[in-house]
This record gives sequence, C-alpha cells and structure tokens, in this order.
Amino acid sequence: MAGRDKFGDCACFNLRRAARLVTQAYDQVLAPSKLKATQFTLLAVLAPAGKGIAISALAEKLGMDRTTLTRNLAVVERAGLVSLRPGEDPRTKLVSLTANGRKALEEAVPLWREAQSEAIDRLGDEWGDFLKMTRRIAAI
Amino acid sequence: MAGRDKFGDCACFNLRRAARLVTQAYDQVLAPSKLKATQFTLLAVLAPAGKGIAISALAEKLGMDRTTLTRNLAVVERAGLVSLRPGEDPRTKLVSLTANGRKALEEAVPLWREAQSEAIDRLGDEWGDFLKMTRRIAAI
DNA sequence: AATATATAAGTGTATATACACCTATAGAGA
DNA sequence: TCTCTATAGGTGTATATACACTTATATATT
Repeated sequence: MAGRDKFGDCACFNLRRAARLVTQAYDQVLAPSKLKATQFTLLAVLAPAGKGIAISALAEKLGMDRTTLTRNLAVVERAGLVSLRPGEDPRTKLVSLTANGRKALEEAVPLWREAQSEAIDRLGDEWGDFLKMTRRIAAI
Repeated sequence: MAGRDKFGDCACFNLRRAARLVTQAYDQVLAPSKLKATQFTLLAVLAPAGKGIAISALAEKLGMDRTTLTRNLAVVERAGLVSLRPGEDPRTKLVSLTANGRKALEEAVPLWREAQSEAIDRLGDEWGDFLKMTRRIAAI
C-alpha cells in the first residue's frame, strides 16, 4: 500500500508546514511590537473600518471560524487594543480599534513591511503566483 | 500611512488563511477515521521508519518545532497509535507506529486520497507550482 | 578525573484553531 | 399576538503551535 501514495505531496501538510515557518519568521520580526502575526492582521483589517464591524462579518473577511475569532479578539481586547460594543441590532457586537490599538498598529507597520519585503524577496518571480494561489484556495 | 501598505497582500495572512481552509477540508474528509490532518501526517511519516526515529529528527523532517511535536505525539500516544522507547543514546526517544497505529493509518489512507484528489483538482494546472512553492518556503 | 560544552527532551505558559452545543434576539407566518 | 425559524454570538473541550526555561546525559577539554 505504500509506494504509490506519496504523503510528502500532501497539500495539507505542505501548506501547514509553510504556514508554520512563515508565521515564525513574521513573529520574529514583529516581536518588538509585542504583536503576533495574527494580532497584527486583526488590527490591520480593523483600521479602515469606520464605526466598527460585526464579529461574523469580520470572521468572513478573515476566512476564519467565528469562534476562533472570538478567542483571538479576547486577547487583543484584554490588551486594550480593540473594543467591543453592541450594534443597533442588539445581537451583534461591533469591533473597533482603540486609540492604543491604532498606535500599536502604526508602530508595528514598519516591522511588518520588513517581514513582508523579505517574504517577497524570497519568493522572487513566484510572488505573484503565490498570491494568486493562496487567494484561489480561499475562494472555495 | 494607510494606502500604500496593502495588508491584504500579507504573505503570512494569505498563507495562514489558506492553511486554515485546507485543513478544514482535509479534517472533514478524514473525520470517519478519527484522525485529524496533523495526526495523519504524523502516522504517515512514521510508517516507513523501521525501528523508530528520534523526536528531534522527526521534528526536523516535519518542519515542526520540537516542543510542538512533543505535544502532538502525546495525543497519538494516548490513543495508542505510536509508542516511545529510549534509543541507544539514553537521551533520545525513538518514536514508532504501534499495530493499532498502522491499522488506523491504513484505514485513513483512502480518505486522505479523496481529500488529496480534491485539492489537486481544485488547483488544476497550478498543482505543480503549489508543491514547488510550499517546498521552496520550507527550504529556508 | 574534573569540568565545560553540546545535545535530547520535557514543562510552563500563552496564543491559535475549530467543532458541538448553548443562549438570546430578530423577523416571518399563522 | 404567538410561535417558528433564522441569525448573532458565547462556552466547553480538544488539538496545534512555539518560546523560554529546565533536566539529563553525552562528549570534549584540560
């Protein structure tokens, strides 16, 4: 049974491994900002949102399970970087950046730029394909 | 400051999102086997290893932090799928499949094949590029 | 042999992830 | 209005991830 099944070609394994390694690289560069990659992404997505965005809508935008987002939000809320308040529909909660959150993001952006440049450089010609492919996967 | 920085192009975000979605797809297909994608990978890598492999060597092979592997091994060990015994160098621990582990793997392989086929179909022409790219990232 | 260094592995802690299940409220239909 | 259903969100539980730190043992140096 072994031989024809090349587990080393597993799409899931290869993708997860790549994600692990890239996350470690970003986390290392972002370390001085005290933000992890996931948290940076969260703040960055919230920055343009004027009066806040509902949790489910945010989860959709991030391609993230809603309950995962709930836990991730708890971390940045505890750190005072985002605030949650009820929307007009009292079932909803609107997430928005606090002043501290905005400041933390601004301080982290140069570090992110650095990590991002490094990633783009490493991928070289394949950078465009990389973006297209990861987005195609997300378009399921 | 916003505008030139396209956070939606973040390599880390795009990669993590893709990994989340693909993992969910694999986990769903693998569900009848009771194995999660990570556990399947673990068993699959161990299958050819004759008399066992040391934890650090296995972590290296998987591109995974050693301490992460320790926790992941605890899960499959508790389930009776792998066993750990000291190597010749008493500092090392050799990991190997149990009979139950081998059986669980064999039962899961057809499900994995299904998930893998689906992934390959979805990526179409880009499948080769996908593998090359994720491996290139791992080659850092 | 005694000490210093390097290597293998585990633990404490914290974040990230998601399924199954639960609660609360809005909106539709009788 | 009352009930049914759909939607928004949280909680319990479990796995996945990794850094900082610790323990134990092998190997090298003196």
